[in-house]
Amino acid sequence: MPPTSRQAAAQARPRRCRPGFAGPAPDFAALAASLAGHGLRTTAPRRALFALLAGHPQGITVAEAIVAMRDAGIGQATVYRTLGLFETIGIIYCVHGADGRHRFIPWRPGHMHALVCRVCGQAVEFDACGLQVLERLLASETGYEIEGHHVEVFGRCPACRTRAGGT
Amino acid sequence: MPPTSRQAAAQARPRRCRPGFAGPAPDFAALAASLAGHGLRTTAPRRALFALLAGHPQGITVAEAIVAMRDAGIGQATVYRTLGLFETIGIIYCVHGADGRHRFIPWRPGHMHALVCRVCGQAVEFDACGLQVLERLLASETGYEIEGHHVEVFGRCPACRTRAGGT
DNA sequence: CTCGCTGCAAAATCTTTGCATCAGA
DNA sequence: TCTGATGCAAAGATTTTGCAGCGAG
Repeated sequence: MPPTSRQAAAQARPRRCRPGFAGPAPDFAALAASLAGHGLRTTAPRRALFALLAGHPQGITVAEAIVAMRDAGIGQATVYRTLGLFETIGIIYCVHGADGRHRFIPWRPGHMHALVCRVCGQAVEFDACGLQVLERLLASETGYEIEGHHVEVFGRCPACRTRAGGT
Repeated sequence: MPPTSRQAAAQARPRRCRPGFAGPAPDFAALAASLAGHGLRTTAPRRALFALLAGHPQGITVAEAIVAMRDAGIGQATVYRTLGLFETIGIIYCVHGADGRHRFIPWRPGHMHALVCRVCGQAVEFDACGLQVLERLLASETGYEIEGHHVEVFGRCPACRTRAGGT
């Protein structure tokens, strides 16, 4: 089976999780500022990828990005380069999803994380403040200077639980 | 492959996770039991990889495993197959490290996670019980059935902080 | 006007697969 | 013995790299 068909469907059909969540208004000014702050240029491919990411708070895979960007005439090399660059300057971060694939997820104000349904891909964001407490605790207990964390929580959303039953 | 249900079961209970997979001394009996429980055979390559993992609680990359196993006359295909198999039956889990590379980490009693120094790679384990609280909270707030999580916290260990100063 | 950025396609890596043979239960 | 498991090597994916032209600053 074509492995990305599920994600493709998910992104083709714009689903709303809850109010205030899927706000795909790409803040190009912020992008430009981030880039400029690192001495980098703001180009069309970078804006396009940024917009794509902004529209997918639950993250996208490299393959999805390549497909989407190809439709805009952007080469895969640029996708890889830009993704790596965004990660370097802190616009996105990389996790791997429940299926083991890398996903690039945009950082959002308030330090949110995504709770992803492994069946339909729908995502809900949550505040990770509990982890900040954990980080402080770890810092004091271990002497480490904590620089960051990756978190991913996955499960099944209410709709998929109802649909599939208690497997 | 029906994934993650094992992890869900493992973390449903607060502390105990996989009784028997303890400590740096490879518990081959536990390995054999896990394999047998899935109708799989206990072979020399599987024991060797298991021992390697047991000796690296902070996890190993595929490349490291391939190199180490090659010295034992074990082919790379077997390493990939065995790693995937171990993940399926819940002996190890996969995260990606601070450097973005996949790391395979052995499950250990108490559901520990690693706090990794991004400079020297030294790791300290910690109990993630705070996340279990978070998971319960998320479940009740969102209606999701939580199946598992990945967490990685990274920073600089005391030694590296001293060495490198306050960069 | 300058150099950083890009698309294209080849090159380098990383993973998976097919198959004959070996060995665990 | 009977299959599952393995090693080897080829096939298939994925990611990186080289380069000349384009365009942001």
